Order: sequence, then structure tokens, then C-alpha cells
Amino acid sequence: MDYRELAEAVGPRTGATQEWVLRVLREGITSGKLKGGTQLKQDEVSAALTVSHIPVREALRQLEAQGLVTIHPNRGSTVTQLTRSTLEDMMEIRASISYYIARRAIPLMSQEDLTELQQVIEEQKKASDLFEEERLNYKFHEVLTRRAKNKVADMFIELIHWNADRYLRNALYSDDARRAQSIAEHQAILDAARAGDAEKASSFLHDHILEARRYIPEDME
Amino acid sequence: MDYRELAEAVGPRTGATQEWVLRVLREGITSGKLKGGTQLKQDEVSAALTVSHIPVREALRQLEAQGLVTIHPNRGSTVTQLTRSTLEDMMEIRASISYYIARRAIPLMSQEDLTELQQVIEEQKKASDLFEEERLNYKFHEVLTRRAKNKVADMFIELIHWNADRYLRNALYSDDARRAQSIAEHQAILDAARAGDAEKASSFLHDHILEARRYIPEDME
DNA sequence: TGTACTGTCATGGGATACCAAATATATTAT
DNA sequence: ATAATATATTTGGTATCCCATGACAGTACA
Repeated sequence: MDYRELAEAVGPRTGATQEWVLRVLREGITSGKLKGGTQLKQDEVSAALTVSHIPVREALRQLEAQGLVTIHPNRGSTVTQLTRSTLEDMMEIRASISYYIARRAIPLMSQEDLTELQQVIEEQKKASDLFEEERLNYKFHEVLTRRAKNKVADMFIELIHWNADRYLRNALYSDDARRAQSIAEHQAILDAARAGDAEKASSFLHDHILEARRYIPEDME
Repeated sequence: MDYRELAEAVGPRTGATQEWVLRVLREGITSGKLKGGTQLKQDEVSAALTVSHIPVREALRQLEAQGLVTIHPNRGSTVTQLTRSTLEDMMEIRASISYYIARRAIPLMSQEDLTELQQVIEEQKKASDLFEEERLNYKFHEVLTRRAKNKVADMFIELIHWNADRYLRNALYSDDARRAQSIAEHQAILDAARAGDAEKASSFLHDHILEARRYIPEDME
């Protein structure tokens, strides 16, 4: 793998070196360019990025704490390979957290929030690119739960986003029927929120997220 | 702070140095011996533990990823000082996750599980030490959600345990009335589980966890 | 034929020494 | 008194060396 290519996508090295290495590797992993199981040799990475092995090790340790990298003691690091079971676990937790956060946020939503949600849906109908769709999907959930102002929830959702979505992108957004269904579900959630039925909207959101479990790639361990 | 004292409590240095340093610092933080806001100077730690600054830095980065340490770029690390608001956020997420996990686990519980839960409650009635009570409380929740077999949930719950409980220990377990109430709530949860009402038991558990919000120390920022 | 031992090699893990950058504090000049 | 400047402290990073570990290949031996 050409780490320099990844580095360019992330941008110039600014601030702490370790932070930069972290961003480069995380970008590589979450984008899918570094696939699960890929060996991440310290010397290779440090040579390609022209840094010493120290900040590389620190970045790897942090990525391990975030689940993105698995460190086998004395045998090096690999990009974490999720199992189907773990992926299912993640979707259930994501659904649970999102439900509760939406349950709190929706009663606090303004008219502008609702309008913004509708705009996101309209953009989704026109989206063409895989990553653009994912971004809009994430945006929808962000607006929906914004008013809850729960930083811990945001962190957990972000963690799951980093870990899980690289496995789901293709399955979720490449099939037109699935795309249409997903947008329809978003619309149903928004309609319920508009009607002031926070319980119904949150419940829809919960089920909507759990739907993803049915689209986990077949060829997973 | 005497880091050597902490090190002895953790045990001898086995395996990777970095891993050992991590355990020492985490033990110090979660136990409350290293209080929020305490400066963790790299040289001090490495000198006290007779290791170089390399594994110390790695341990600090991991602790940062877990929320226990806050790194101020170029200005060092401190033990994370939670705000009241963040602590409340954590309890809500803990309640949400526990609810869903219990909802799944309870229908799968065996007779032995239920007996074990009752035993934990009986032990709680006799517990005298602060840490013993906390351990039993954690044990109760562990048995209750064990059958759900959701590793991601376990990790998140453990993360919150590490971050939040050092602030709650005194408030939750030092007051006798509060203790009795907590045990009674555990009994109510178990009774509902025994009666086969997973929904009721999970709902009780949810509210039981949220109760902790009322016992957050007054003197928090 | 198969098993156990041995040596080599790639890689990770860690120590040491040194330097650069950033921040806080003290000092000096006006 | 205040702005500018020096100084000390600490972190962040590099280079280099060395040891430990696990994988693997080959070899001896039963």
C-alpha cells in the first residue's frame, strides 16, 4: 500500500506528527483503502511518511484503543477485521443509542431543524456518489439527534461509524431499491417528527438502523 | 503522587512495558488515587517506574483515547476532570445500553443465572467496604446482561465504568438509605425477571441506573 | 516417516541521548 | 507599570543501538 498517497488525501503535516499519522491511517482504514487484515509494519509506515517509528507506534496504539487496529504482541499490527457477529452488535448498539438520543432531541427541534432534514432528504434523492450518500446519511442522523447535546453519545456513534461503515457502504448504497427504501424511511421518520410524535419517530429510526443488519455482506467470517 | 505505590498494587511488570504502565495509570485513575486534574508529567512517571518515556507516552495516548486522560498539546497531560454535564450524559447512555442489553439477555437467562443474581443481592446486604459494594454492583449488571453476548456493549459499559464511577463511588455507597434503596431496586429487577417480564425488568434497570444522576456530587464544575 | 531441536531472520519493543518547539515565568528596559 | 526579552521547563520527535519474540527452514535423530 502506498501510504504517501493516503497522506496527500489527508493534507499537509500540521501540528503534531503523531496526530497526522493517526489521521492518515484512520482515513485509510475508514475509507476502505486499507482493508481489514492488512499488515501495518511500523518501518514501512514510518519510512513512507518520513517520520520516525515513535509517532507511528503512538498512532497505532490509539487506533487500537478505537478498535480500528489490532495489535498482536511482538507480531505487529493489522487493520481490524470485523466479524459478522461484531458488526451486528455494533448496529444494535447504534440503534439503541440513536433511539434514546432522538427521543430526547426531537421534542426540542426547531422549525429550521425540520426544514434542514427535508433538505437532506432532497439531496439524497439526487446523490450519485457512494461517499456522498454516506455523508448525507450521517448528516441526517446528526441533525436528528443534534438537540440532545450528548457528547458521549456523539463519541460512541462516531466510533461505530469509523468501525462499521467501511463494511456497509457498498451493501447499503449500491442497490437502487435499497436506496429508495432508505430514503422513504427517512421521510417517515421526519413526518412523525413533524407530527410531534417523538416516540414514533425514534422508534422508526431504531428500526431503520437495525435494517442495516440485513445487508451485511455474505462473505464475512 | 507516588507512582511506585500504585505499581505495587497492580503487580509485577509482566509482558509489554507499555501495557504495564497503562494498567498502573488506569488503576490509579479509576481507583480515585489520581484525582481529576492531576498533572501526569512524563519524566516523573518514567522515573518513578524506571522505564523510559516511550512506553509512558504510548500509555498516555491510549488513556486519552479512552477518555481517562486529557492531553493538552505541548503542555502535558492531566487526569480528565469530568463535568457534571458529561457525567449525566454518561449515565443516560449507560442506562440506554443496559436497557437494550437486558431486554435481550433476560429471556435467555437460566435458572442458575437467577440464583446467582439473588446471591449477589444477599452479598450486597452484607458488604461493608466501598469498593466491595461497587464490585458487587458491577457484578449484578454483568450477570444481568451476560446472555446478550454483545461485546461492543460490554466495551462501552466498561469505558463508562472506568470514566464515571470514580466520581460516584462515595455518593452511591456511603449513605445507608441510598444503599438500601439500591438493593431494593435490584430485588425488584430480579423479581420481574423471575416472573418472565423482561420488559418490566429492563425498564426498572434503566430507571435504576438513571437514579445515579441524582447523586452526582454538588461540588462538580 | 515423523518429531524435536536448532539457528536464522524479520519485526516489534524498549532504552538512551540528543535536539527542537512551545509554554510559562522571570527579568529587564523604557 | 508595561512591553519586550530572556530563561527554564516540559513536551514532541529523531536517530541509533540492543534485546526479545515468534516464524520458519533445515537438520539430526528415533
